Amino acid sequence: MKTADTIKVLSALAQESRLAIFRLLVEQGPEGLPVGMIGERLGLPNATLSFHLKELLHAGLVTSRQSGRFIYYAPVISAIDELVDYLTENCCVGSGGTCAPAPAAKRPAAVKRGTKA
Amino acid sequence: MKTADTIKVLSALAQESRLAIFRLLVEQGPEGLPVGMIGERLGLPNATLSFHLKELLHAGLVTSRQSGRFIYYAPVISAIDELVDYLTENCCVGSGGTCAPAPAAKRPAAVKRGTKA
DNA sequence: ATAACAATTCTATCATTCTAGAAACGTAGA
DNA sequence: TCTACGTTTCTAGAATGATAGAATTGTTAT
Repeated sequence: MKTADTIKVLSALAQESRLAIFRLLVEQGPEGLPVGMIGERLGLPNATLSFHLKELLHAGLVTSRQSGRFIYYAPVISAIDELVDYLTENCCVGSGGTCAPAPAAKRPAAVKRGTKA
Repeated sequence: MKTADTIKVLSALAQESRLAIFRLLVEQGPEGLPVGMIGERLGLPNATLSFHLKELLHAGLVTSRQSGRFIYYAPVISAIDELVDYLTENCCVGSGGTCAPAPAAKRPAAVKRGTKA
């Protein structure tokens, strides 16, 4: 994952409402939730909600699909996976740093455990 | 790690200059670097640099210590560690999500591998 | 087509963040 | 103490982000 993309993802998550939206969607599982339900659960007016969903969409953290009259938003778990990879690779080791999942050699970079498969 | 703190850390890292500063510090190791050197390496005027360092400091991502005329800033790796933990616990699993380091039961929450020791 | 509902864009307003010059502060050597 | 050097605070302007009402677009059923 490139640094520029990482910043997009970090920015998207660095906001109370958006982090709450994302966590709610993760909790709901891959099905996701329609916009109205998200707004109801979090108490957000639809204009505000739409604004934040667009941000999450642009950052690649969620996907949307139409189903009847509803538009379902679902989380993209692999985006978090990649963010964690970036942080582990760029912000932990480097010159003797000690972090997360035992750096084997320099980490095979994106073997992708789970997700996406 | 509480959600509010997580947002602080995410916000701090979600900015090009600050992410660059942090990565540079990680690369330099626990000794850190004096402000002037950081500014020189990244081409940032000192007022701007100070502003960003303060942000990183408030988010708990760096520490500072005076050494003679210089003030050294060093990375707090454990902050990343905790961020990764938060993301893994709150933004991955939940209802069948698939992510990072194989969730045993619900993850012993902060056993802290490496770092801080 | 019309009505009812879901969601997004338009628009304006308010708040925060970024940038950087200039001034002030702190530290150390002469 | 004076001077030099490193860093921070002050300040203000520009840019970006957040909020939400109102209007609009899209979807389905009648």
